[in-house]
Order: sequence, then structure tokens, then C-alpha cells
Amino acid sequence: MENQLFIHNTLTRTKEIFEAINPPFAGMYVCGPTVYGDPHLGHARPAITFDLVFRYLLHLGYKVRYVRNITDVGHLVADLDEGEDKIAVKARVEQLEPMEVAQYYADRYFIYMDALNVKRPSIEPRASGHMIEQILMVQKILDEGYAYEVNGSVYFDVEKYSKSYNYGKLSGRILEDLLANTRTLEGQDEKHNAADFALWKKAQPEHIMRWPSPWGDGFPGWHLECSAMSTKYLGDYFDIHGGGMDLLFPHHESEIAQCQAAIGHESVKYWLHNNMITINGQKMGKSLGNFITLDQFFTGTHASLQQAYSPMTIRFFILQAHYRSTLDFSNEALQAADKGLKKLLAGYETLGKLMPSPLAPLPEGEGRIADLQRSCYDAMNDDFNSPMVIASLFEGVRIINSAADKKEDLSSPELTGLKTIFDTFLFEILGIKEEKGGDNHEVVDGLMQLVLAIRQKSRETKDWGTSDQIRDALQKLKITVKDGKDGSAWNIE
RNA sequence: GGUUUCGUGGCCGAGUGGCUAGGCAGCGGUCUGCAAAACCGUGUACAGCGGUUCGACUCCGCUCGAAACCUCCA
Repeated sequence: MENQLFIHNTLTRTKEIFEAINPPFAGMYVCGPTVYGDPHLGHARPAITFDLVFRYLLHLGYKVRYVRNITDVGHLVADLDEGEDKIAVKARVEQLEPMEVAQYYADRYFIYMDALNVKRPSIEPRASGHMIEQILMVQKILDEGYAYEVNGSVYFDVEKYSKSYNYGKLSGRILEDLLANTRTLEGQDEKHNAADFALWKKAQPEHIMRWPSPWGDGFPGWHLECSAMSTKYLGDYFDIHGGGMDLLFPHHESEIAQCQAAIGHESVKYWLHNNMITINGQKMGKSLGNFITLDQFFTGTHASLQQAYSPMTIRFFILQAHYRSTLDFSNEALQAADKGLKKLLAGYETLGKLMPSPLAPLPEGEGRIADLQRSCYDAMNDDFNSPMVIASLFEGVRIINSAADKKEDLSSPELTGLKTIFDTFLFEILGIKEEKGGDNHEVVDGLMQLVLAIRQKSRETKDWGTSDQIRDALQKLKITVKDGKDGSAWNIE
């Protein structure tokens, strides 16, 4: 199948055809979490977005090396003035070794990403494990003359860099504005210019996370790890770099500058950014009280949640929006997603029970099923348009259900085609999986068959009292009985 | 104040210079002992005001509104 994949490159603000630098290999780097707190909704969106990209590239036959870092060197806390790093603060509060904090929350992150059926990346490097690479990169930038050292800290010289290159090309910022908008600070600032950023920061005596370097004990600047680790594992020039839009500036802008300065050219061909999530139209933030962790979603233990939402509901909901749109969470919207997903999965189950009609099979590549498959590929090729893929899958469900109602006929190749579409797009690419409760299927199955057989007998004698009693009792156990022409079906909610 | 994304029917959310996205909810019908599910039908939606055009929700400008980042800091 000819697939021309177009992806939106933030650098050019246009959709560009995806051409791998070294086919069949494709390299992708995505900014991962800083592990100092429980994973929340804000972590789910980029993870799922780039999981979709990963899965689709794999499906197209690329040998993908997907690198997503774990930031276990804390960056400074925004709402504290002391300049302590996030992980160190957490460590002090919880009376733990900083690495204990990082390990604990990294493990938590993996658990919840697994629940969301996010594939593990090929490599998950940690910043703390790449100090040497980072120090070497700082040294290289110093050697090239784009950085300066002050009192054991090293800063990137944005003004000098801007004489040769365009700092701001990714985020649309203009250096003059950055400088003009900046007030002069009191003497304590070591930076030559407000736009400069730290490559290496000297550790104050009380700072716990520290490493020796040519400039004394300190820790790396927060843009540096991504530059160092992406180029270490993916090479000087790789295909895709992804992350949230919140990272556009200054993080990714600075990564571009660091690589340009250290390597002599840019390291990324396509920049991809997912949009943010709001809750009831408001930004998600700790101060607003609408900061919901994934655990709270899965268990329903948050004041603003009317019920628990399963991992697949969250995943499906995120995929129902295009990754570059803002996405608004609300109970109503999540419940709609929950029902929609169940409808899709029920349709797939129905498909497995359909018998082919003896209609003459259509030639390969023709007919509505082939059209459906084509529209799924077209949607994915158009910058990973998962909402349109989902719309096509619902069209498939409509056809399946019509056939089950004996209102339409499906030939054997059409049935196979539908199954291929669902297996490929719903499960393989969108990464949805069935969430059947319990693993004692055989016992439950047997019991249900027995119960339904007894109920069928009562129905045959028009003993509706018994029949309804059984159905109501099962409903209380969250088991729904559906009476059809060919007997009764059941499913667990 | 700046940069960037947006503003679509009751809710969520695609898309397009002229041709029904889709889901959820609602309404009417079919089926059913009842119910559920399913199927069929059903919505003069594109923030506001100008402009370009034979024609704009889609392009341009302005206004209003939302979000992210920056404006203090790494």
C-alpha cells in the first residue's frame, strides 16, 4: 500500500511529507516526565499522542527507535523562591534520598502508562545517568564560544548565538522583544543577558543533587539533558522530536540552540507538539483544585469526578480529539466517550459472530469496506488524525450492526476486511484493548450459560416474573442481559 | 503587554471556499412480553463586526473570549 504520511512540523507550521532520514529506520525523541509527583492527566496526553505516532510508524514498517527520557534531576520549583529543585524539595518533605523519590515516581509513571496501554519506548534514559555526556556538551559549547562561565555556572550566550543563528525560530519569538521585555535585575544575576539560560548551574551548599564538573560541583541546566541524550541515542540528526506545546519555549527553542552550537547544525528534522488539556474549560493546576491524577481517574476518587473512568476510556477520549487541539475534560464528555468506546467494542464482538452471506465477493480493493480502510489510512496519513479514524470505525460498526439485524449482507471477504480494519486501527494503531473484568472467564461463562438457560425456560412458559427477576439480579451485578432473536446475550459492564 | 494555539449545533469534537464528519444526549418510528441493545428518520452549528469573492463557517482585518509559554526565575 502506498502511504504518504504528512506530519505537521512546528518549525515550519505546515504539514510536510514524512521522509525518514535513513529508511527504514526512524528516530523519535519525546520529552518525558520529571518524576517528583504522581502521574496526572497532563502526562497522559503526550504519552498517548506519541504512542500513536510510534505505533503508526511501526505499522508502516519503519524500524523505530523511540527514546523518551526520565528527568530525575529536578528543575527548579516555579512557585518557590529559594531555587530548590523539585525532586530535592520532595525528598526533604518525604524524608527520602532524592533518588528514592525519583525511583518511586518513575515506577508509578510506568504503572499508569502501562494501564493506558502506552507502549514502552525503545530507550528510557535518565538525566542522572548521562552526566558525562552533558558535561561534554557544555564543554563543547564553551569551546565553540557560545557560552561563558561565571562563578562555577555556565550560561548559554543567546545574544552571540543570535548573530549567526535565529534564536526564536521555533516558538516565533523575536530576540529583541525578549530583551526589550526584560527588566534589569538586581546585581545578583550572573547572566549577561536575561535571555541567556544555564547550561550548568553551581550547586549551593544545601543543594543535595550535585555532581562534580570542570566548573565545580553542580547540576545540569534543564534543557541540556534532552540535547545530550537525544543525540547520543539517535545521532546528530534524527527524524522526530516531540513534546507538549508548553515546552516550545524556552525548552525546545534552547535545545535547538544547544545542538546548533555544539554540533554545528540542527539535530531535528520534524518537531511535533501536542496541545494541552483543560478541565471544564479551565487550565489544570494545583492551585485551582482541579488537578486530577490518573489514579484518581481510574478509581473515581476526586471531588469533581462523578464516577471512575477506566484507562481505556481516558485513552479513547484523548484519541477522539486531534493531538494539536486543546482537549477539554468533563464528566459529560468522558461518559460520552465511555459509551462510544463500548459501542465500538460491542460492534467488534458482534462482527466475530456474523455469518457471511452468499453474495458474490467484490473484487479486491473495491466496495465500501475497502473504502473504509482507505479512509482510515487517509486519516492517519493526514497528521495522525485519530478522530477521523474513529469516525470511520463507527461507520464500520453501523454496517456490522445492520448485518446483525439482517438488514444488510456482508460477504466473506467483507467480513474479513472489517476484522482487519478493527484489528489494525482500533487495536494495533489506536492501541485500544478490551477491558474484561476478572480472569475466571471459564467459570463465569459456564455459570452464565446455566443461568440464561434457566431463564430461557421460564420465558418459554411466559413466566415473566422469574425471567425479570433473573435479569434484574444480574443487572445489580453489573451484568446486562440482552434478548435477541437468536437467544440472549450478556456482558459485564 | 508579547509569542503561539484556539473559539463549530444541548455536551465533546473533525473538516472544508460551493457537496450530511463522528460520538453522547434529545425527539419520532421499527423490533421486543417488558426492558436493554440495535436499526431507520430527525438538528437553517460554525464567537461578533467589517472586507475579498458569483459564493465563506472555511481567506483577510478588527473586536470580544479561552488556553499555553514569556514578561521574576532555572
